[in-house]
Amino acid sequence: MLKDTQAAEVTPDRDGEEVTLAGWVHEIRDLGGIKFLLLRDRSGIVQITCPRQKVPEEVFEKVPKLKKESVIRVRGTVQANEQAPGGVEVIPEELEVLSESETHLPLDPTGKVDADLDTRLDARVLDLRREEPRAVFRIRDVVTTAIREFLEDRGFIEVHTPKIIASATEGGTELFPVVYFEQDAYLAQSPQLYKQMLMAAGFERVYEIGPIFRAEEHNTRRHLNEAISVDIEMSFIESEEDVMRVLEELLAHVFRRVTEECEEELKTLDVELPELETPFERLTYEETLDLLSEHGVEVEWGEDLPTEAERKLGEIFDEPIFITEWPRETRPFYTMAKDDEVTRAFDLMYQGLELASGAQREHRYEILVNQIKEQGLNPDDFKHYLEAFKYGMPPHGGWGLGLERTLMTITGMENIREVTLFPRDRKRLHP
RNA sequence: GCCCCGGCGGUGUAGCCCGGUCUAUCAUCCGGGCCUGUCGAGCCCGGGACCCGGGUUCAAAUCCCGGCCGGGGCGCCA
Repeated sequence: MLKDTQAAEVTPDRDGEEVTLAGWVHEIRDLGGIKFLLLRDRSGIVQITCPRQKVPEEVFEKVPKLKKESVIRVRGTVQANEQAPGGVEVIPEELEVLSESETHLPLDPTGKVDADLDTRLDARVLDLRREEPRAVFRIRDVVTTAIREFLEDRGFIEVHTPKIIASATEGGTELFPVVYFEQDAYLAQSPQLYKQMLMAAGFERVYEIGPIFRAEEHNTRRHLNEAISVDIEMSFIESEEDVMRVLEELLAHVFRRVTEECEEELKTLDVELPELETPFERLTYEETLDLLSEHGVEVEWGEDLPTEAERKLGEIFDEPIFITEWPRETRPFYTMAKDDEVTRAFDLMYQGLELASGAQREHRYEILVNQIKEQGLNPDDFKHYLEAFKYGMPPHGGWGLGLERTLMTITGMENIREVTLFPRDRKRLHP
């Protein structure tokens, strides 16, 4: 390796040790006879101090000529010093430029001058060198790790379903067409039908953390055309309650893990995570409409909740809530009906955002075929899916949780693009 | 797709309402100089911009029209 020590590993107790560091030139402060160079790597920032008397002349001359954000490598000696930030600095013996940066950076990675989100996304690589975006993506990593940890513990196995699918769809959202040899194909809007097929395959508990693609021309701060969905599907449930419990416990676990492991990152973002208390409050769709009405928001029975209603719920409840018993007309064909009017479907709402939705699914072949017809779809288009229901399909259910939206609630980011490395929206396809 | 607001150096901005005095403000930045303890270093000198097209006018960063782009809201979104 080109280095043996990370910036954050340079601590006062290593006084006198020789270290080799490598990273980016964060800042240079040239005071004439003494020059300070801040070296940044993934772990943090360390000060390289160059007093004229103590460093080789060649190194001393090189420092003021360094460009900000160039990649350098420094060999030197650790020196505990109360005058230095963190009480420690490195006196260099050798300094090598591995890659020189151009001047006039598209934005300021030290964060002294703000940049608009659009400017930041255009120069995302430079933007990701900043502290806040790094905190966001370290949290994102802890979140997905915590999700895997939680689900694996409960016997779920991770699966990967196809992202290129044939023309037959669940209806609803628009799909992106792709060129697939001589056939019509689309990018998958959800792993729904495949994870159900895996229930028929006898896997009983599966999860997938993968991309979903939606060709809607939406233009909001909480929608992306490519997003990551955390999906589970689970067999032998008695009712949707069984999968709702997995969801609430999972979310509480994720919040706990982030609180434990991301103290620094949360501080950087200036957020404090609540401890989520389970079980979450449950309201039926009908109760929700009544409650909204009391708060001056009228929604007609059978309608999905408009944005205003979602936000109002976010104001009324501090904690996540489940909305259950959605009307049949608001839900897709594979949802199990509870009676003539409502289904066994639920949504998870938090901070005015729909984080997840799920349901017990219809596992009975005849009823399922009828529901496909009722929604104006053609059962022939679902031949391979329906096959799965003919040879023994357990009662089952599951949900899909939007990873980015979950991250918005954790990091406090108000634009979903902030929690996505390279977001894809109506206008943005680069970088 | 609709509504509101906006687009000025590399970045973030002041100026626009009420056209001229704008050879356009401030910070950061970039280049040069001074400085041996900076930590948003300081000081001195220099550099760099009015989104595009059309119109009104003696005169447009400023007013009008169109386009493109962006922000927010809404719609759309199993």
